[in-house]
Amino acid sequence: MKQVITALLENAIRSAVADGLLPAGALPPVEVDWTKDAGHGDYASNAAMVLARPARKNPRDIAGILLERIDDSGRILEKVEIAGPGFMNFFIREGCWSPLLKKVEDEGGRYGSSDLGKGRRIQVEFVSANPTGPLHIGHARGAVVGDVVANILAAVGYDVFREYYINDTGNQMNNLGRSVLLRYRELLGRESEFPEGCYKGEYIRDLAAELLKREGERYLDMDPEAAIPLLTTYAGGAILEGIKEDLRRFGVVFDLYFSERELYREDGVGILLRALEEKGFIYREGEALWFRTTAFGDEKDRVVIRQNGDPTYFAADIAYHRNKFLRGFDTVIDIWGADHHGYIPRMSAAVQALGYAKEALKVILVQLVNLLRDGKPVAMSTRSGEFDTLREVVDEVGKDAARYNFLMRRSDSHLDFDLELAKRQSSENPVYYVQYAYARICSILRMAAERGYAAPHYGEARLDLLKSAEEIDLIKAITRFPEVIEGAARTLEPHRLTFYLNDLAAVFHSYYNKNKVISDDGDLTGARLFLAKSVRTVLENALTLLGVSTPDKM
RNA sequence: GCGCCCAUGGCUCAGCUGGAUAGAGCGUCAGACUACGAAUCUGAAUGUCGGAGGUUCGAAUCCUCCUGGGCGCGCCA
Repeated sequence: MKQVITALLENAIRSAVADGLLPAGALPPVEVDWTKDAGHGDYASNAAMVLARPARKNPRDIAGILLERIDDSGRILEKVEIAGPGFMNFFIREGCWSPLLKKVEDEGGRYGSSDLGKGRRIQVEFVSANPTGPLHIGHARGAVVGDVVANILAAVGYDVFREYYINDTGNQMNNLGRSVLLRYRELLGRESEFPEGCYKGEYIRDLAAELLKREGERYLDMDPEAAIPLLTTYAGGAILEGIKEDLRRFGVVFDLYFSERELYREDGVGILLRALEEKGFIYREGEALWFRTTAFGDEKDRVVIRQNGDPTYFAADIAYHRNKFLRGFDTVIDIWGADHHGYIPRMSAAVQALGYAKEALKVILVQLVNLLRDGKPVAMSTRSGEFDTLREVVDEVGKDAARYNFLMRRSDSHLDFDLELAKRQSSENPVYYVQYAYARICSILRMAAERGYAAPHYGEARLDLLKSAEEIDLIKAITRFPEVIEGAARTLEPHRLTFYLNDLAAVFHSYYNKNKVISDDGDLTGARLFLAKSVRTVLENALTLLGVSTPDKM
């Protein structure tokens, strides 16, 4: 509908330009949006106001010119009003809404999707936590945001690839191996000091005990320098398997887990550095190699090879991003914890230095999560080993409530996650509000079937009977769905879907409380069943995008 | 010290990249089940959009400064 209005308006503008009433050449883009206030019609446009400056005319005069030139041959407009400083308010004829429901039936599970992405290849990299310990609640939010952004992009026609970067080399991994060794020795009666940086979680003890059971005491008297790499590989592998399993149970599945070790095996870092050097972005200062990121707006240059000859994490990460683009992705999206925001300029510089557009890399920052229980903070100290893991949270509150709660805020705003609230089956918990609407519709359709009514197909339903204000509102909400998905895709803001869902469910619940779907009037019942079924389709499609289940009973 | 993000009813947050009288939920108060599911609905109250300037037809939104919070500023990852 929005597109129809936009087309009418653009034709009117062309006509006015042709008649010399508006200047030719590039005009500012006009907007058509749905209104917040029914008194302003169904859609409103700011066209006259944005054209006022280039045309050097009064906005209300321009609105009048455009109004005369709107060719409503399809007879969809009840009226168009000029209001306020120069808004054009479009009132849609009552009977023009229900035909829009045909699309819902025709497209079914695909309703809301589009081909905006035109099959362009896009990669979403998310979670990417070091396999040094189980995922915690903070990773969970990033996991859901990444997963749902990927779903949304796929829905608008991108060819989406989900990837997890396993940062499985470096000091942190070394510390993991050392930690396991220390616990292992402890189990065999060798007390030892725990140096700074070592992991003290209970899971380390479990890994050590498992190792002892499987391989005996062979590491006890081995040279630690020889033993640690072996234990690192063992522990990292075991932890990664646990991470994969936790994510799977959370509904998050990756196309690829990409190992940093892989990069080094293929000399990815070496090749990268030579490539950058050829372009003149590498210089030596002291014993270290530096990358001139300031050439692209970073505040200082960055080291890529340290004095001791080891590449930095940054060097490997650039090589990884180069690898992504070489694999043919047009756009690469990284999802990071907000504490990494300072890293954006240098990564952006790296991408540009490699010859890719600045826009080819997009970073979504995800703020931290405050885990609460009944309003009181839950301690999450990694050092003491006391923290709520993703697994524990999902076991306690369930996948649906956890996922939905993570999407109720913009990604870059702090989120309080209250375990007791997430479990509560009440109006305080929006997941159930939406799922309840879905279950309720299923129940109505079951009840209708018992009484001998089947929901009709589009051609059979007397949709002209749907003309109450609530019914029109419901249809409008349904037709907004594709626009909401598009907006979420364009801005990479998955929370728009949860807000939309709450809205749609509210309109339906309100309608339900005022009107009986099933009555003695067969035609009216049929029309309302069709409407209810359309709502259900949208709820199902939207919840599926969020990775939240659609129970037909609750 | 420099940089980035945030500041919106009592609380938690939206606000569609500049639009009309700033919206939801929770909480509070008052109501609705002999009717398709009350995990629902209806109604009421609550705001100098942190402050001060500026940009223009028009600002919660953009610019500058100030106040107050979060984060970052390694040859760590």
